[in-house]
Amino acid sequence: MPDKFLKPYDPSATESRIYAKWEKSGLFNPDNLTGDGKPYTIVMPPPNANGDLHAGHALFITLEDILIRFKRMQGYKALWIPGADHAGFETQVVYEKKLEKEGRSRFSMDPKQLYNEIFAFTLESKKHMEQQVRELGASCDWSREKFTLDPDVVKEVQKTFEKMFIDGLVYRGKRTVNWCSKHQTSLSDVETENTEEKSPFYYFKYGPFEIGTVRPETKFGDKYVVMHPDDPRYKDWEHGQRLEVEWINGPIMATVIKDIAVDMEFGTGVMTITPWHSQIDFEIAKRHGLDVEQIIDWHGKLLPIAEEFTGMKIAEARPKIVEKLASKGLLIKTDDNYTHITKRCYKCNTMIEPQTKEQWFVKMAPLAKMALESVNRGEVKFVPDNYEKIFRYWMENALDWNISRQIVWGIPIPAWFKNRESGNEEIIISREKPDGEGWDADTDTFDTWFSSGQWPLIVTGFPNGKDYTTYYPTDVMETGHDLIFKWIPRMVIFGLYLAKKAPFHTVYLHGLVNDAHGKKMSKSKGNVVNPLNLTDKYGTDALRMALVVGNTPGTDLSLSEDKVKGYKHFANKLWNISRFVFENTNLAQNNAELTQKDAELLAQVNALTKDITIDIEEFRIYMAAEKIYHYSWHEFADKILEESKPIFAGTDEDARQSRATLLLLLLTRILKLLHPFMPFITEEIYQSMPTKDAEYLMVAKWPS
RNA sequence: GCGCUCUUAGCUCAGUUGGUUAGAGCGUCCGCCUCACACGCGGAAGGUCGCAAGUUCGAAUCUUGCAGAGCGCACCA
Repeated sequence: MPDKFLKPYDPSATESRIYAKWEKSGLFNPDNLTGDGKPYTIVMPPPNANGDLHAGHALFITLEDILIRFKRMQGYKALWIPGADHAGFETQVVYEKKLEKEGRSRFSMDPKQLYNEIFAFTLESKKHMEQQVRELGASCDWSREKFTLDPDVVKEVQKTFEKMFIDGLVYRGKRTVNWCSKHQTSLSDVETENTEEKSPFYYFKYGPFEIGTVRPETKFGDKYVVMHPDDPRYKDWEHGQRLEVEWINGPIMATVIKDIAVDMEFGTGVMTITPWHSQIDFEIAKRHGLDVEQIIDWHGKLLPIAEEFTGMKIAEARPKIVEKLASKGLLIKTDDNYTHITKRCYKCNTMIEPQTKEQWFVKMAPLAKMALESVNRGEVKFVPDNYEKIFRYWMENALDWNISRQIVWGIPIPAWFKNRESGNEEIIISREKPDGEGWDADTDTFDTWFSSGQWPLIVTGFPNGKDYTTYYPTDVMETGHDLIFKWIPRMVIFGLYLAKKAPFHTVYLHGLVNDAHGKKMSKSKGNVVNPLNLTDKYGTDALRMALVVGNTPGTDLSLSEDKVKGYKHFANKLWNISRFVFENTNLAQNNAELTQKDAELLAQVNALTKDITIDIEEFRIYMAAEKIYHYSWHEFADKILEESKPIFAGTDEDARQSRATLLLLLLTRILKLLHPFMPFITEEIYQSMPTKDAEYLMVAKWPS
């Protein structure tokens, strides 16, 4: 028996050594796997290269590694492609916080300088992140790793944009966007958070009408009064009729507009509109060719149209405006029980100001339709399947997607402008500067999801790469359920649009990792668990088991330190099981004929093997893990090893030989079945087995 | 407002297509340093499976209603 079994199992002394061996063996790369198995591919959701991994990363790495190791042992050419995400806006926000601490600001920096600084920061973070992925045992093929700002990635993403422009799927439009006045950029709908808020709802006298609003500060430019064409209360008013009304800063000429967008049931059924700062108002203005005027500037302050209120922030101006209207006798009443939804920046919680801005948009309707049809044909399945419904809903209601961001950290949009201010603007889409004078490059960058949406294509080398023909479409996309809108639909869309094939056939969605009491981890609550601390303390194998057992797809997981500790105990149990087996089997020939009882025990584990195999194939990973755990401890250790003691102490030589043979068989079986879940300790024990069917357990044959 | 998910032992959760005395981990209590393991072993307590009705020979599991929790979506000013 190897001496190491005399001491308790020490994960910290084992894991990095084992990982280094695996990595050196080259077996993470399917090109080096023997046999002619079919390809099996998972694209790793590239972690952001801007900080430490969190528990969610640990979970997805564990789940994906389980699938990959399982398939690799089954003889597939298992490929798991790692990556690193520059994470555009997210990283820029992280870096801006760093700048703030240093008393600097990106707005006073040269964009090139800023870009270079963030680049250096990201490369440093990337190395750190990759090391942490290794610590979690990920058997991914590092030789194929991609970074979202690699030159070939940038090139492909820009080419896609060009193609979409030619195909009429990308357009430049002046439309309402979500504007964050802190970060000075537009955001997509998925980058905003809706919060319910209680705000006073004011009713004002507007000429002969009564209008309601929560935002009096936008009302300076309101010279259109809109009502439903079928509203009997206002049937005497004609569309286009003009009237003079007394308003905030004196009399203005108002025009009556009839539009079906008005809800007759809401308020008084009459509203004034602010097209520059509201999507719905903007649409109305477009339908009737109305003026669209900016009231609030890009920093959230009132423009000169507000006269005496010019330069004030909204929060400051609002009560003063109400006060003024009240003093003029125009305030009718205030409803203090009005709740409504406001949008906030998902990073800084700043109130989103809808602004009208020239931006690049992706026309979603035709693309969403393609994705929907693909799902209808059963080409993409969801685990758990209720997410298909959510996916459908999003697809059926997809709004055009704003893909331009006013930040430097990202892939540049390959567009050039000429005569921008003159009103005769010319635009050329090109990755190279166009010939002639006066062309200005677009300073905007792509929304990260525009590039990461193409990730499965890019990492397999679309359109001509060798891997593309072998490994695309990939097999499983495993990611968090919060990405069901952000990422999954975009990957499906780009896959179908560019390659005519959905990028994966199964989407496995895991839930959030919460704290021990099911509460969301957050820095402010101080309940954030750093997975790397847990691996240091209890071992990666223990953490992996804790993340997996009892964790059904799609639902959130409560992670307690006690749970991790429990599986550390299990690792130690395995260690001691092995010691017992090794101590008692030196007499074994390893091929003795099994007694009837022992043959039954072998049959029992064969049935279990089949069970576990099906569980993993059907994504019941939580159940497979629990079954092998239960078998190892409460069958093998508690019963089989216990009843082996008298056999080994006895004089029946056939029984002793049979039992020794059986124990080695069963231990090998346990190591194999458990390896995807607890790769390190199983490999370490396997290395001490008297007979092995492969150099590494990682590539040993999955039992069937 | 629309939608999704959840409600099972003190805590955190399983229970795969409805089928014998409802399970696990942790925790609690009692007894054990028994020559693999005290990171352990043996034993015990602990559940009207949110509530109500229905379908069925049979329901934690299916249907409906109600209550509670969580989450997502939404351009009613």
